[in-house]
Amino acid sequence: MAESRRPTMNDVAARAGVALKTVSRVVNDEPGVNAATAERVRHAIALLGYRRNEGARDLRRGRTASIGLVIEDVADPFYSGLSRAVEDVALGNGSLVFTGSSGEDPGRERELVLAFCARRVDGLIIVPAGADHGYLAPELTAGIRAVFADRPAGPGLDVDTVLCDNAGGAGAGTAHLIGHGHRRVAFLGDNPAIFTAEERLRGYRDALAAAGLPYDPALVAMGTPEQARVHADLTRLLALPDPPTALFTGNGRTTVTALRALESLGARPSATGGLAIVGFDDFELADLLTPAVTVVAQDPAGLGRAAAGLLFRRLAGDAVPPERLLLPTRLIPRGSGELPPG
Amino acid sequence: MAESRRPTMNDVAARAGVALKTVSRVVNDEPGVNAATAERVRHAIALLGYRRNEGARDLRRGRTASIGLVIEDVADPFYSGLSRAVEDVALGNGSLVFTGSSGEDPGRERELVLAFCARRVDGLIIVPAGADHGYLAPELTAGIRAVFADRPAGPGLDVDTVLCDNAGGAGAGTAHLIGHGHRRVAFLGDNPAIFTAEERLRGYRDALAAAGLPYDPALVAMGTPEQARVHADLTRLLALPDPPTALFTGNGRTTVTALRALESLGARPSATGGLAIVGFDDFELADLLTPAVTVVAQDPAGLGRAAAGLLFRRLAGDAVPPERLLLPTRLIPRGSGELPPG
DNA sequence: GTGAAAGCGCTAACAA
DNA sequence: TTGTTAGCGCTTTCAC
Repeated sequence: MAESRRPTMNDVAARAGVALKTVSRVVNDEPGVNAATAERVRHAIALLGYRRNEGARDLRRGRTASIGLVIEDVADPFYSGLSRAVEDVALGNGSLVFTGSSGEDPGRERELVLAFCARRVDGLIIVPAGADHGYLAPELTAGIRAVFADRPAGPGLDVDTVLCDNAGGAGAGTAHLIGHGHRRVAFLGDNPAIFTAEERLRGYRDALAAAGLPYDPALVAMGTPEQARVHADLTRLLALPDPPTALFTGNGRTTVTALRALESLGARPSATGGLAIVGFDDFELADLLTPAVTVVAQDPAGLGRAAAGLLFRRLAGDAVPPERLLLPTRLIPRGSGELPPG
Repeated sequence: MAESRRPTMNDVAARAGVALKTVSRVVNDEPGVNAATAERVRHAIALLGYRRNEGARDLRRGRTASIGLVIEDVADPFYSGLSRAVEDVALGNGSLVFTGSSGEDPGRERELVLAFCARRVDGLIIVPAGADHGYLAPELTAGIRAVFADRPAGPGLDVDTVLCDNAGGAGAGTAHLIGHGHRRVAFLGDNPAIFTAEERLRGYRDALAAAGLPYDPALVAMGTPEQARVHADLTRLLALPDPPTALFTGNGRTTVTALRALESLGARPSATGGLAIVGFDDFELADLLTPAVTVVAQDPAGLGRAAAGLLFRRLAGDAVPPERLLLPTRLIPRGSGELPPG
């Protein structure tokens, strides 16, 4: 692997016996180049294995044809679905995408976003981990476009935002359980510091209120979806003097963790009894479990497409005021949410 | 959002009343700057909201501190796990990562790789979709490092490679079924054009041979893991005069698709009978199905870490001959693979 | 300890 | 139709 310097436009120009600018014209398909000359240039390009240096081009033009995507974790199916959609839209717009996982750490979110800005991405799609995005303001002023997805930006930042109807979806799921006769519906949510967790809790409370049911804090448990914590919370819930007959879980990871915990507690929903369950977020194999798991499905790819669509509209020069899109959810009854109260 | 030009080092220099080069020294923590001067510069930087333009820096230095990752599909849990590991290693090495999904399309793989090269990434991690990588040779010569992951590079390319022990794993899974008394073990694999699919089929055949069992082509079905195709193949297999009592599935997607098809065929493995199953690749919820699904697990994150580790060793200047790592698989018995022949 | 000048590879603006 | 010149924002080299 002999390290030879990469050919530049200058090298191509010398080889073809033309001026630098002529090569540039050919490379960029600019009109006004004699066919024969262009052919000579193309021949030299092929001969030398020349490939335009996008970095140099970007520097001169002030645009990089790249965007940055900051999510919580690519390894999470929700975000990987979103990522793929963003990627596809970006590629369709001639843009490449830097991806970074914040791991729900505001510091790392900031670090990633600023690193992308330092690389002068044209735009950003951010699923924020933190609540304060003051650090972004100078970048926005400098012309970098940003779209927030799944969760809104912190105060003082007026940017395009695409959210799911978290409260509406959680409300629909809770109402579904109530509609099947449940009066004691527990809510197992994610860390309440997370916007979506808060919103879903709100939807749960709204549904209870709409049905004339009391809100019982003893039936609510919020926290990160770790096996141990979920196990402890469910143990407590089931030991209540007046235990829940149904459970609403606040996101995909929590649902799966809860099913695993219920399994070990011998309280997994079954055709013959156990807790009824509705989970926020659809997940692969939900349909193959016994009973199949009823969910309130979001559309991660739709979220990514919407966010990327908004971003590229901005980049194309659209100057309407910042938008806030709210994507609908969809309740998918599969069995676990239609079990009657024990 | 008033569009103001971004401040440059020159602006900072003017503001601080020093020369451009002094700002550069401060920004880069170079020694030999008077403390008071440095403070003045830092003050100006904060005041103007200056952030170094990495693109300009890269152009001058000839390194971009970024790498490109080309996988089949970020939305697939196997590749998203790999991605996350690559990301983490990259960030730990001060590098950002461009991610692109080829969708198993050699043309798109090439397009992505070359786009990354045009952006002058320092290195590439590629899960190849195509079999010919001649297009990469000039880039390697030009100094871009590449590591192939999960599948090897096409002929003529001598690069670092990290693979899973596909044949060994498939052999172990097949032998496991044979060990539980099965004599008619079907193999449901992915498109045979894919390296891993071929290798796993080889492992299956080796295990049969080692057990003194005949290889029966009627028991083998290879193709993309689409529901309709898998359904048709399984229908055919089950209708055989001497049908299989066990099934080995060649990857995660195929396993899930097969389970779904068997469900609709009324032949899903159960505690009371049905086909025994071992699947290549672990997947979430495999443990919660009834019966739980026995798998030959790969370690996607380990694959990503190994590939990225190799890449950054190269970028750090390591010049040993190209390596070929083979990562082990792990059989996880959960129930479906221990069912006796019907 | 500080700075002036050159140049990374390209495009924009303007000749010829 | 073609070429020349300047300069994007930075680092490198060398001078003071």
